[in-house]
Amino acid sequence: MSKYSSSLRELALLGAIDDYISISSRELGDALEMSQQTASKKILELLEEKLITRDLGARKQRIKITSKGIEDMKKEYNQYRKIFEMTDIVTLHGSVSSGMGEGGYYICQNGYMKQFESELGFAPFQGTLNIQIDQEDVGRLDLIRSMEGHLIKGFSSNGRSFGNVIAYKAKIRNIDCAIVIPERSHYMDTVEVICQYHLRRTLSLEDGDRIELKAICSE
Amino acid sequence: MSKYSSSLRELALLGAIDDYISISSRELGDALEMSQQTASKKILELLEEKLITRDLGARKQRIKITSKGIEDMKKEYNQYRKIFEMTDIVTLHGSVSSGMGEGGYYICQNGYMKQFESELGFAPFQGTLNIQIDQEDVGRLDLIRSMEGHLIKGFSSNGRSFGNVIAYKAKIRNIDCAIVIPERSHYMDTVEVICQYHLRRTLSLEDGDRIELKAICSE
DNA sequence: ATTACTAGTAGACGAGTAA
DNA sequence: TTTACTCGTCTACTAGTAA
Repeated sequence: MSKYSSSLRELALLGAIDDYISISSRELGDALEMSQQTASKKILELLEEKLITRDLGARKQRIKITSKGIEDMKKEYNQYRKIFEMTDIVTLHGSVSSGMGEGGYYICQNGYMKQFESELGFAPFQGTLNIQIDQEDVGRLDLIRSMEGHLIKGFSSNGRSFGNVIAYKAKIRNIDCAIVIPERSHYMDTVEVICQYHLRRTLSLEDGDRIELKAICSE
Repeated sequence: MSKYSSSLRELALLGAIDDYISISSRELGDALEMSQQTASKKILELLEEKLITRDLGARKQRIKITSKGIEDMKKEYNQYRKIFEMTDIVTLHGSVSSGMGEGGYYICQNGYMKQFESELGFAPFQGTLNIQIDQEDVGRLDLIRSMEGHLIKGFSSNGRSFGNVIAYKAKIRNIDCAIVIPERSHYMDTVEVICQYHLRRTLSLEDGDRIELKAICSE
């Protein structure tokens, strides 16, 4: 089943779900980076499995995916849905930590701040909230990194270079904010959060307070 | 990329996105119907491609998918989304044809009608609207067949057997109805539509009138 | 142009087994 | 128990080529 799935998927993307499409074995091979011969064989295998039907005309073959083929793809699609559909909002748990460390200084540079305003739609307060993510949620940071964030370009200032950072829209207790993560970063268990307001004062937060941070997919 | 995707997907389904999971090569092999040796090799390949990270403890390995791995899966997921996301509602164009042919008689059997009521939530009018689907939309019938429909069980009556049919919720000009398709059917270009109301009268339809039918995914 | 055969080679797989 | 090596087999691929 899974052996032919990429060929079947390519045919689906080319429109072979709704109707017959004209496609030569060479074209399919080129699209999938395989030889004409292999593509031809894949087509024969898909036919064998009754995942597609074909009109083999004199000039060019016409291919359409059968309902069995559609069902096969749906199975795989539903697997991915299980994996990804619950990840539009990723919740991170952690505790407030000392807010003006190196990370905070870094992010509060004017070169970043101007971009935050245009990218996120709010002028951030000149300071960050530092949150130490619970050990069990640290893994979710990879999930956030895989989300569509807002690229904030790096710059140079006073002979020091500041790299790209990525801002991910988020909410803390329903207040809009953003998690800012350096584009190239290794292991981390703390994140910097920027917000229109002074979060620490607005929410009366002190070091060690437990907090829930919801990263929101921007797609 | 696609070569390892099923292993990666399986790991994701087992929770290796959020955090490290404990899984032996044998367990992974069993889940994917491959040998322990092959599963072990797949894991090494995934590591090589930096799609997963691993703690290789003394007893059992712990595996987590990296952000690169998540991105790889998202690419494939997004391909499927392109294929399927616009298919929650499938629109069929066609024209009204003579309504009380063999198909209509077949479907109006009491054995079916009672089930329609409990499955669809409305008591159908004792008659069907017959729609001949345009040639260019006939291919979409396969898409509908791949949707989750309501199975209506067959029965025997007067020595004649009536097979299973499947009802797919649909709308005609915003009126709830259902497309009824025999479970085992070959090529067709006409469908039977049932509805709470007498559609032909309610919508003042005559043979040959153009009509748009929207099948709705019940999932 | 096409599709798809045959033949030779590269790569994937599982059994046996070591650590 | 684990993981993962070697090795034989069998499948999958591409080049050449026929129709």
